[in-house]
Amino acid sequence: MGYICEYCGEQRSIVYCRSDAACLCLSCDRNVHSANALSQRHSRTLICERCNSQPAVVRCVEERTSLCQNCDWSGHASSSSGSSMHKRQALSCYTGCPSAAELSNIWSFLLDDPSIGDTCEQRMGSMSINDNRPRDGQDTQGKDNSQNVCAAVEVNDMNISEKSNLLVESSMPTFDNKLHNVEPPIGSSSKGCYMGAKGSSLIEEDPYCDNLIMDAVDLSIENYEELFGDSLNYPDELFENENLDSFFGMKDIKGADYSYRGVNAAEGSSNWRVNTVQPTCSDAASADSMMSCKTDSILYFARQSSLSVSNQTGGECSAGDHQDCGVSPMLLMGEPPWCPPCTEISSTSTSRSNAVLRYKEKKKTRKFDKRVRYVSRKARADVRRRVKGRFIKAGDAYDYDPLPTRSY
DNA sequence: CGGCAGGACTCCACCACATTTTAGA
DNA sequence: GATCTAAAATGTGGTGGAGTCCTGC
Repeated sequence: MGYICEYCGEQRSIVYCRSDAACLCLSCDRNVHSANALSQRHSRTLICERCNSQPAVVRCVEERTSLCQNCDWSGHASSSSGSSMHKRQALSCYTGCPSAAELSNIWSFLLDDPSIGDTCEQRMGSMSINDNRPRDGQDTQGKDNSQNVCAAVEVNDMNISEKSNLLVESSMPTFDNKLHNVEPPIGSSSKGCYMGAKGSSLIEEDPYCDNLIMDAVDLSIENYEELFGDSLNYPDELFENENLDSFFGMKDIKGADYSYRGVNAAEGSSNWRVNTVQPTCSDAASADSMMSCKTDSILYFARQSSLSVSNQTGGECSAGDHQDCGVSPMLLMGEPPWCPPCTEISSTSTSRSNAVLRYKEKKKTRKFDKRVRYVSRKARADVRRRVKGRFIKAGDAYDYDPLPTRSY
């Protein structure tokens, strides 16, 4: 990954596709992700303009720079320089093949940035991709839902003490933007999202929350020991407290209700709960993108987890609406988002051996991510017709067509 | 306890062909 | 050494089959 588009190798890379693990210019982004319905579901976001390698999650208004979580942290951690008071916007992601105008609606600053804006306008304007064929994201009214966009929202005057909340929540849905002084996202509906650390009571009273509090969903979590940090790399340490089961509150890692109460999260005061959330949006099929790589699955769960850290759930944002949004790498790389469990929650229901067994079982069955070296080859293979899984010659009869909508 | 059957699971070859790498002129 | 051309190698994903592991009898 780098400064240059990994597809054409000519233009400056602007967006980052997690599913492809690729940095692309806008032209190639549209080119690659218009190839088929599946690739259109890949979530993309801007690239960090500082490290040029990580997906940006925040845009600093003062510096006019999109930053990944690490760079945001390093760049704005210093309160002495005043950078910590910089006004930042939480960046989110998009799917589908939005036009330049639509992108500028999502990220209004795009066209303000001469380096990005010019490229955006020129390249997008000169595209030759024919994108007229129907997308499965379109509903019956012809409204295109495939451009599943969580727009940027402002995060005002955050100080360092609140940073932990921001890191976790910058891409999370908002449920009361008045409460958090959040501007309505430009060109977006209620999907705009930022969730503060307060106002849980409001959420509980919000009838829209009902859709988000769901148990027993079909959610497969891989590598949960990686997700939850080092403590799961050394399960015995955790198991010695015989609290793993109570911690996870589940019988099976898949499709379970992960709940835990009584653990201090970041501030050591709030109870929190992890509820897996069923993807209910029209773009639920984008779960393939979500699960297409280890990172994405981690991101997904992290997102659900962060939903709960501040004890908020629900709103009009379903899980699917924001499942493609970015998430703080701090959550993934840093300390696990919990402190050592209180003694009062030590489980008496299940044994350590069961927990160990499940851990080993899951570790045994986990799959390691396959890294795609050439995005272009993947894109081609994705659309290639097959017979019993094997590629066939062009024109031969086929039994599997990844592009059922093509008309020839 | 060993042997066997059956199910569950994992691993890998196969295919076409655009792209990339390598060798030679 | 630089450039061009041709040949060879590479890599991509879904499927089926072979092999392995586990469980119950």
